[in-house]
Amino acid sequence: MIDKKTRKADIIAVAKAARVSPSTVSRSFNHPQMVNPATRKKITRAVERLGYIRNRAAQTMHGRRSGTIGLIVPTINHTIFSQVIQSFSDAIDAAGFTLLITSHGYDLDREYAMLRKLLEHRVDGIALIGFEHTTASFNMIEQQDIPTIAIWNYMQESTMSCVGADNVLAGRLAAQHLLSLGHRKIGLVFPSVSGNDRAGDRQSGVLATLAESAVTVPDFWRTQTPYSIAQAKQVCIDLLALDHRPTALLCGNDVIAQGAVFASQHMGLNVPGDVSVIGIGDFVGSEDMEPGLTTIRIPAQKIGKIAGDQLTQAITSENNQVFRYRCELQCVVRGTTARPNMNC
Amino acid sequence: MIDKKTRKADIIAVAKAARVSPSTVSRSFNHPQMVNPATRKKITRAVERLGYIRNRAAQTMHGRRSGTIGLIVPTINHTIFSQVIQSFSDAIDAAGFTLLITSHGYDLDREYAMLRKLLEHRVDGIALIGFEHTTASFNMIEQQDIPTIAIWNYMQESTMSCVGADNVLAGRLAAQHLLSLGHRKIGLVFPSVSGNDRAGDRQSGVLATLAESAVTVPDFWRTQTPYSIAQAKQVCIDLLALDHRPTALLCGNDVIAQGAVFASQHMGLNVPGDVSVIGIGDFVGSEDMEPGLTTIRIPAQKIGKIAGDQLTQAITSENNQVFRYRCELQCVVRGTTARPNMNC
DNA sequence: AATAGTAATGCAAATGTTTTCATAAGATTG
DNA sequence: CAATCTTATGAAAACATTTGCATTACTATT
Repeated sequence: MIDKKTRKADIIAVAKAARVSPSTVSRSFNHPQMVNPATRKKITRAVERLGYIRNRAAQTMHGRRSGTIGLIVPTINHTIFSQVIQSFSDAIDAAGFTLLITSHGYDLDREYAMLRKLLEHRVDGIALIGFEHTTASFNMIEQQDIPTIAIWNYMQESTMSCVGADNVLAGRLAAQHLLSLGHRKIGLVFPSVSGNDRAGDRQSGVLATLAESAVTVPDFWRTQTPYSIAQAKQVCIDLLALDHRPTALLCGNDVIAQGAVFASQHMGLNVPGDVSVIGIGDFVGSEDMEPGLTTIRIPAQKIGKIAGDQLTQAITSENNQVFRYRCELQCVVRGTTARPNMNC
Repeated sequence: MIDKKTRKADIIAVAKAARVSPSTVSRSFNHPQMVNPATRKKITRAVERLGYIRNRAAQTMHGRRSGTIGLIVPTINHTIFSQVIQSFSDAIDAAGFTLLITSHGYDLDREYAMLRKLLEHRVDGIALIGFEHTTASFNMIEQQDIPTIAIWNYMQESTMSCVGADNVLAGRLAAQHLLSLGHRKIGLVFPSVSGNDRAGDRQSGVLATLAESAVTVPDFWRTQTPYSIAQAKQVCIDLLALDHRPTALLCGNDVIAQGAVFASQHMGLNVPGDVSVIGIGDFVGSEDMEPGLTTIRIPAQKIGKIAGDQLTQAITSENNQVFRYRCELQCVVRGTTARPNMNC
């Protein structure tokens, strides 16, 4: 009997228990200053007694915001993104929103499906990774005109708000560092660039910079691996086992770079004595490994926070202007790079 | 004008455009077999033309499920959890649910707030990490009686469904391995156990096992660190710098263990020659580091999947029975442990 | 003391669906 | 060919809330 009562506790039940009208209960939640403190107290007590929990679905239906924000990432399970997700989540949480998260495993058609799903839930805003999406996705966002932000990449001409790094530049910086140390025999270890504009941009930055110094990278020094330490380690082992091996490995990100370092150590090669390794990202842990990883720092945490703050702000202020933020990049030189050993 | 039309596109607009009633439109979504294929086609076309997207909030309000599941974790930003989150997310996604995720940073009062927030969104199910929660949280779950599952720990007498490992046993296995190699001078590197029953259980398993072999751990060999490679590395450096240092380090999890390995390497100590290191968890990357980390494997991915499958199943079948799954643990011996060097 | 102004509350309409029940038109059977 | 059964559809109520408008009871002003 008590069960049945508590189970259903809706705003009307609360109103009855507090001997006021539902309107007043609603107001005491949404516009507390409009209701008499004494009445408010009665209501609060009734709420507690009945264990009432507001129903956001009903609010949403009435035209209010849902209080949710959708985030679509390629994968959650990665240092790369988990850091951004965390700070993004914290930022929107501070603004009173809740995170609806989905991942698509680098499949842009699944991304579209996820987008649709989030829209069905009437999220108040959407955050995506990068700029590479199906036209169906773009159209849908445009049509629903819902605040959207692209995380992780920066593009000056972007029509979508964005917070991120210039990945071409990141690639350039990494290449420059190796060139400045005197390396000319450079191996590339990158993920597949399809459905991943970050990787594509970085790679083209690298290639352009090397070309400007007349350095070319033969095909057998261009390898491909997913973002996995284990797999990266394996392809690097293969690469370093070649008769003629590069003096430096430029990696698509820090996860791959860690694999590269472990691969070298595994083969008894000294890093950076025999082979230099540089990553991109500066993930958690890169600083602390032995030797510390030289890398291009992309401030993931800052990106997540700015994106979250900006998106919630755009939602609550109904500001439709496109916002772009390019975060600074920095070459962090640690222990995995050095001048090439000229003997080899 | 067109804008206004598309903007609002609701089921009634679709019905008008397709010259049928809203009921029929609704049915063509929810019970397609009940509506004439020809009519269905008309509706589909209207939906496409208007860019209509169903409103889950309205469905939820009507008493349907919200199609969301809430997950509350201490932190997203960790190999530990990001793996579980990923597989949990995939599992519920496959069942048509969407993930609402929140984190509380190991603060159980915030956890309560998050729980409330999720309940306001009328999630169909809740997943939490571990069994240590405030009574307020427990009461709330009980009162709302919503399917709930505890992830990551197993407890035979649990009143809540659970999928996870017996952490006491994990601690025991780690201790046994070190003892079996002949270590008796063992240092402990654990996180704070407050609000973290996993860590507490592991530690008591370790201590009990050591005590059974008459091994005691002096206070200065018991150190505390958050789950962070950098911080773990630092406290291990301090620990290993003691005049009288342990021959083995037993770490609360793999993140800490990685820090311990890097600390040793940093100080020029050979692992496992001078110091053995064992972790708990077997996270992504543990296998691939150099040397490979000896650890107690907890199958995170499997736990996430089983938890997701079980929870969605409990929701859709309205099965209220408590479900418990204890996953197997395994001591994976790799390169960071060896017999102690008797010289020291 | 009468009028205007204000503060607190209630009433009822509106929000976008789903579902039960009713109805109409065909198909099937004796 | 009438009676029954199906199949496809529509009308209307229900879900839990918010909010514009109306109402009441005070307080302040002249």
